[in-house]
Amino acid sequence: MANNTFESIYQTLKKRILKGDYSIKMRLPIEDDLITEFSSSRYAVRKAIKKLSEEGLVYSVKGRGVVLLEHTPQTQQFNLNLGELSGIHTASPDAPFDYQTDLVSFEQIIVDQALSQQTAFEVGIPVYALKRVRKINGTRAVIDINYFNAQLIPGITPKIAHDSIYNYIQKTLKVKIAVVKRMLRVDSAQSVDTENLALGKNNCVGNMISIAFNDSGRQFEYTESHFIPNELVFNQLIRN
Amino acid sequence: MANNTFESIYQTLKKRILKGDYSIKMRLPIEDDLITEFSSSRYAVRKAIKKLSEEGLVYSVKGRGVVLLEHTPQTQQFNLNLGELSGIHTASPDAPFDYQTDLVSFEQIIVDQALSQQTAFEVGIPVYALKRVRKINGTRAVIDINYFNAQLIPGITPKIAHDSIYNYIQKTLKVKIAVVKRMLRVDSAQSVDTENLALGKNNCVGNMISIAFNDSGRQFEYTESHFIPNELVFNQLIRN
DNA sequence: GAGTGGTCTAGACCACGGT
DNA sequence: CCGTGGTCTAGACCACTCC
Repeated sequence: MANNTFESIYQTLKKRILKGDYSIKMRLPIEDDLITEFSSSRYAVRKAIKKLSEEGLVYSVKGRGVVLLEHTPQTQQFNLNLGELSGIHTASPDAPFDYQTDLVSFEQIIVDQALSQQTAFEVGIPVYALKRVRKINGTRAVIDINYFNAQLIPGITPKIAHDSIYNYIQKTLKVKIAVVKRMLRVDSAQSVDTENLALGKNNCVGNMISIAFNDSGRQFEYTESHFIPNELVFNQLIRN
Repeated sequence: MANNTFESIYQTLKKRILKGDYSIKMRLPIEDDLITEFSSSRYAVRKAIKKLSEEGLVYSVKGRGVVLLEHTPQTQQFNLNLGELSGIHTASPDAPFDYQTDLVSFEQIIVDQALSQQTAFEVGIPVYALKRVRKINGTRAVIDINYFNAQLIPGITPKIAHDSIYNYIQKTLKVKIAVVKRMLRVDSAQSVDTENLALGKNNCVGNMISIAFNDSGRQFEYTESHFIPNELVFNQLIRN
């Protein structure tokens, strides 16, 4: 993991910050001191600080220095887990949760005008359309409504859909998932939700809409994940 | 705006991408060509490309080049509005929406154990606690439940709360809002929600929890924004 | 005015993708 | 193998903060 200079500086600094080594001054050492300490270039030091800043641990002020952001046990849960593609957590992040998939429907269809409007796929191309219910610790918590471009992601079968499509995409097809764009909404529950999810008295769902791109820039997926209230959390970070 | 070299390169490239100049090859020119064209250094060109990539327009592949991500009118709404601190949009982003604030409650209190657990403020410090309902086009769409550290943000009055606290913080107190960390959840509606929001038949709310930091790294705010379903959208971008 | 991070240049070598 | 982006160095000047 620490093959790169900047990565190893980043990790050293992060450990120290979390251990509290810099919390008296609420500052990182200045760049020149870090350059000396790590016997490296300004480029590497600055790249390490950039990464800490992207994670929400520090904030750089021109002319003053690199400031530590206050962090307490409560605010830890606001910090981003980078490198995690899903970006979705359970409300109790420590509990490693049990996970089970039910395939509700599976078909191959051609994109018509309405579906094109919804999914941004071109009219006329073939897509796999599937619905899967995710049980978390036995509770029907999420329904995934997927559309995969069948030209870019060929050969999906019910068995693959039941196991892991993302495994199939990456390991078998060797397709690189480069970028995922998302929108989050809260929607009133539709029949597909009330029929498949353990909503209890709740009549709304969270709706995470994702479109995913391969490393040639082509959109290969449109997915809506409808999830029950009170269970899932998303993180965001805004810097000025 | 285009004082910096990299910023002006970024804006030129962005315009060209959106105009479709590069869409035949689905690639950006290679770094060396951009260096020549803009008579600048590799640093500036790479920083411009980095910004395009952070915005979700392109994706760099080592050994291959910089790939354009497909974009259609539908996928435009997934692209990030950088530089917008609020990050919250109406479902129809173009319509400049009408906005009205009702101050529901206003008090100054001391943080106790329970509130500290919730807000991450230290026990014993004074905070302003307020609730405000936001009417969007006449609909009671959002209730903001704010706690401001009264030592860092002193002198809030009901009038300020009714007008704009963020104006007061930035313009009057000259406090720099450096970083905002957020969590998004869907919660079952509580009494504070049913009493103050136009929920209609819905019995859930979206809950955006924000903590904000000044440029000394101190947390000055904890806010929960509860909003009605079907009206608001959040964007996210994940890169590999 | 001294200290500090932000921008920029010129150059080198490495790692990966495709031929 | 060649072309490409990723990492890294050494150095310069600028813009901002704080005393």
